[in-house]
Amino acid sequence: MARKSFSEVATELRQLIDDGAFQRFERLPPSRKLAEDMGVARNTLRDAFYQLEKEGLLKTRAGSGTYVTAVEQERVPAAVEDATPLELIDARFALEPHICRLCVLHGRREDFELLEILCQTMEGAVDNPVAFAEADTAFHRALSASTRNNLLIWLIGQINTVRSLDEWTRMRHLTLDEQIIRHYNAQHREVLNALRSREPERAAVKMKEHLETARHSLMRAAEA
Amino acid sequence: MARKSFSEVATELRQLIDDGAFQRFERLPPSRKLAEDMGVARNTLRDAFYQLEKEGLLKTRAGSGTYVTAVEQERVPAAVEDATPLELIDARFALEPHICRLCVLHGRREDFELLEILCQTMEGAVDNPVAFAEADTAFHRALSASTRNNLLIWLIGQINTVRSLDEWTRMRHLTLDEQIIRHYNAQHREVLNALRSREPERAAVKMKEHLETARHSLMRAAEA
DNA sequence: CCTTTTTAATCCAATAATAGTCCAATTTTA
DNA sequence: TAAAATTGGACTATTATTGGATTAAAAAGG
Repeated sequence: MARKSFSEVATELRQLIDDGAFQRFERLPPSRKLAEDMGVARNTLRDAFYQLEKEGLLKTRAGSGTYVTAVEQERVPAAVEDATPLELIDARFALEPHICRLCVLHGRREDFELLEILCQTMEGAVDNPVAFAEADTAFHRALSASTRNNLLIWLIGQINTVRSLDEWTRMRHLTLDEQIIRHYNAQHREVLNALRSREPERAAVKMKEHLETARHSLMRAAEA
Repeated sequence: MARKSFSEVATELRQLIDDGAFQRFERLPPSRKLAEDMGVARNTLRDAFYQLEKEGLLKTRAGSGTYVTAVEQERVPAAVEDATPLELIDARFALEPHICRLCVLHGRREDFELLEILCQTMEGAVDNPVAFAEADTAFHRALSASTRNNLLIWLIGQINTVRSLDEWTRMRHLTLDEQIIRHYNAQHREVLNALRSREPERAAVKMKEHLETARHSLMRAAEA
């Protein structure tokens, strides 16, 4: 095997297409020129073409040229890292109400004790937005942990790694005046009460109300 | 024993492969270069190769190179990989009803056309469990795509990579008789109808009913 | 000192990439 | 419409690289 293997060339081309150097439906340079540009024999380039054609990225037409037919799926991290605050809150809208239901089913005494402590911490931080936000995050994390569903816990954890979360919490801090914090605290308390009295649907509804409030204050912050 | 024994070299290589320095199906550097890099004679490296080949980690092809054939690589934490089918369906219970609501909000004409095609495909596959399961997966995937929420799309994608999914689909195939498929088809149709008439809550309810049915047939299969 | 293992230096066989040529399909030009 | 130019496709012989194998020397260990 000499200088550059056809699979290396294929990887290189995949990268170029992924980076947008060649757009969809665009015709690539003639194989002779492209082979020269890539410092590789035309045969090798053809093997790489054949590989990418199998993968459905390219389509070559004799006499005409080789065309890009598809663009690789975006990398996994990018989709998540670049999630907007609105996408993020929609995801929480999907997950957290049902997490409340599961908490009623699987939550243990120590879970409710932890949630109670966090609730009290938040109630004692009406004039300290930073401390409140910290306890708030812990509250929602403890909620997911109480389901004993490792998959859900992991999903919530992934959501919390989203880069835009920084932006989101920053925005939240802007909106976190004493009035809003008292409002949130009342909602957290309602959720916890519903969980304690083992009413899954009421807990879910209260969580939805809470998230709706959060969404509104977020959008108000976005406008400003 | 001289400087570095072949078994030490083998251990070193095993570690490199485990750490992902060499990916699966990747070709290792030429034995001459690799031997030099590891500060060892080519003979010794070859003995290490032979050892790892016996273990099934490597495959050498004369004239071509030495390739990684297997790798114990855990992309996600074990807790997630080992998620049980029940945890999995609970996660879907959390996500999919809300995805229905978002589909009503953000779904486009082409989304509903795709869902319609997939519905018809499933309806034409009442006597073909394999084809049905394939279209079923595509249906739920298309549903998540219609939300235009990249974070949710990614979360659903992650759920679909869970290893236990194999076990789950295998179980499903066991339960997929013609009667169940007809039942699922009716439920899919109800969901699609609710989505089309822009009724988010009804769509969510119908999806919950569908997942409840799936959970029941799954648990019945688990008992057997 | 003797055995074992690693090293070192070759040569060989297998495989892959290269270079060159001609052909067929398509597009462009006259 | 027909000719010319351009493009990818196919094939061959050549060259370079890679692993395989053998041998003898050096090093390590008992």
